[in-house]
Amino acid sequence: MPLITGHRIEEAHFYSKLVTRGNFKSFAKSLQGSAIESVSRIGKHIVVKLDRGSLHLHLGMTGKLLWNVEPGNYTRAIFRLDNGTLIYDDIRQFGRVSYSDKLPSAIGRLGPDALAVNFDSFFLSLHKHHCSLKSLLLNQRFVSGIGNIYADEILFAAGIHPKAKASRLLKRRALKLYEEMGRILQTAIEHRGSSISDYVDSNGVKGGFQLLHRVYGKAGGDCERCGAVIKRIVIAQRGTHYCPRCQRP
DNA sequence: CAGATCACCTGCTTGC
DNA sequence: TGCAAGCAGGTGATCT
Repeated sequence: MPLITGHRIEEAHFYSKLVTRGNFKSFAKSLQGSAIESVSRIGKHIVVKLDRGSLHLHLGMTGKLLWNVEPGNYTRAIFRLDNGTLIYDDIRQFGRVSYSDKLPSAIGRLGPDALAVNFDSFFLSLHKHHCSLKSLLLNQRFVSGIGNIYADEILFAAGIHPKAKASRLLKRRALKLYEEMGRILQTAIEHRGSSISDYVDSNGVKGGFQLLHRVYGKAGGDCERCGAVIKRIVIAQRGTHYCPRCQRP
């Protein structure tokens, strides 16, 4: 979002206690008149560095950042800048928007970014965990940035069963997992993500990666690789989709 | 302590 | 037709 870098927040408005989780009147006051120095991403977190403090956003499930649109029923925050208006919409309010002079503790606990971690530390960390690979991929302290859809797609691409134990993964298989993790995430970014319900980017454009899903949401259908019927189970309270033939335990 | 489970939300789908 | 129950998932709190 380099669009907003170098610009000034003229005023901010917040409308949801759930999303801000704090005193949004003081947030709005602090943000007023501050200049945007940079925008960066850490895992699934967005950090907007200001000349004083920083703005932290997490889109949760249904959060959307929109540029120059009219506020709607689900608008939870509005930032009027000197070059346009940034709107934060969030139907389910699982997202978070806050202002602080230091980074939220959640960011400090994050593991290395899934697109930046090197294989050696990935492999080392893998062997410290005894849980299933599916739940480990979702664990932001292990690597950050992977959600439920991508965990399923990565495991399918790597041909690894979601219940496989992380600590027992052989190096060769771990390397495959590592490579597919990077490849799937990179491809998803190039397609601007997965629009499952109504997700759009800041220009209102839908993502296209959902067209490339090979197991997520495909339960009951045929595996494109081997023809077996895709299964759906629950791991870590999350719907988990996999091919029982391509992804052997 | 690590891993598992629950709660928080709301729109959509399913089933009677 | 209508309405209740179930489902979806990221994260933090709580439980085992």
